[in-house]
Amino acid sequence: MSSRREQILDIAAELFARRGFHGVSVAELGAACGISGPALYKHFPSKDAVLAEMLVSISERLLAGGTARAQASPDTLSAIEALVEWHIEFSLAHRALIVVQDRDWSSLPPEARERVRDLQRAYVDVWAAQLRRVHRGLRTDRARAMAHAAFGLLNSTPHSGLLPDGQMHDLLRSMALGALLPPEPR
Amino acid sequence: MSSRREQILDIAAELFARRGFHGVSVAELGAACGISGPALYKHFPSKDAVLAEMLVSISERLLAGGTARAQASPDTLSAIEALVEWHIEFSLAHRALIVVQDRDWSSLPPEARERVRDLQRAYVDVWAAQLRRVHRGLRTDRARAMAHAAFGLLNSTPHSGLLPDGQMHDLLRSMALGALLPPEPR
DNA sequence: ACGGCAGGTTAGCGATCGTTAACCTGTCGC
DNA sequence: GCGACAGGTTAACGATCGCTAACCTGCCGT
Repeated sequence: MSSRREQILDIAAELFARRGFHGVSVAELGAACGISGPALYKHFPSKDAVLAEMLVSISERLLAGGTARAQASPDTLSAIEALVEWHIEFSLAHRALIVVQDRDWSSLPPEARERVRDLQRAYVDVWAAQLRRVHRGLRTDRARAMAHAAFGLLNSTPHSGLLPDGQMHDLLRSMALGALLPPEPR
Repeated sequence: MSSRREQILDIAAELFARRGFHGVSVAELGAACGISGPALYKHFPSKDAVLAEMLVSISERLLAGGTARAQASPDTLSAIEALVEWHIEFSLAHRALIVVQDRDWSSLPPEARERVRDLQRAYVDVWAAQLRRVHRGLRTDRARAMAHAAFGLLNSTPHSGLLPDGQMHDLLRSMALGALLPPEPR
């Protein structure tokens, strides 16, 4: 059915990632989709709404996937490994979305901005809960900061296309686990 | 002497970090400095030039500091520790600049963009050279990707003001070293 | 056969952008 | 004392922005 919507979202993600939300005009976005300018308003109520749908959707998928992988894991150690694995898969498959998410979050309309913030916070807390079980005495704030730092590491992918995906995947996994796990059990 | 220039650069860094280069008008920037609008053109030839001076300057300082710390270190291991230390100090002291650097790099005029890219590349190579000496058989591409990932981790600071600086500093150091160093010598 | 609607088009509006022009004012060297 | 200049001001210009209006066209259910 309406594949135009998805085409617009995909192409918008690439353009926003390359030049920023404010750096891409609706005319450019339309042209890149083969249509031109105001035709976008047949599919989205505004330019903001394109960004909103893009970022809310990615945040929901990240949270849902993370929650599922963590719950399906038999123990804490493998839960962390599964979270790392999930995040790497996701960020390698959706580089543009990852870039837009933390660059143009502040350009969202207030309602969507709040929703994305809440979803991201929930995702952080999925990680933080597992980290607190593997590091004894770790406080919640510190666990959240660890999760944030891990995301920074894992999201470095899009900025450096230096390695083929498979090698990048392995490198990120070993670095992330080195950063997140205590020295002993490795 | 001309402290207006520096005031403008400082305030512009904060505003650009919060809303993006294209999201801040010269009128807003001027107003935030206590002057208004076109008065900025008495200090900079264009809005682009403000961004350019900001990013070239930060890139030069990062490279100079990194080079100095690495050269002053007696061995490879302490060179890496010194680089981590330097980068944490810098990113904690200049959070706004760190955000602007990798968000608005693409908004630079071509000449400045090239210069910043070259400086960043040189900084990456300072790290990569040390990493190749501590990991036997590490290829240059992989070493660069490791450095990039480490920057992502260390630059996560500005996004999460969860911890006081001192605690954040310690956390980032131990995570970065866990990610960068082989498991044995720790 | 035909009415409606999904999905395009171009023209154009009002706002805002970066930038320039013209003008004012205090300070300071001579 | 006074001319020059550094560092402000407001007004205004042209470009571009997001978005609306008005119109066109092909398909599809009845």
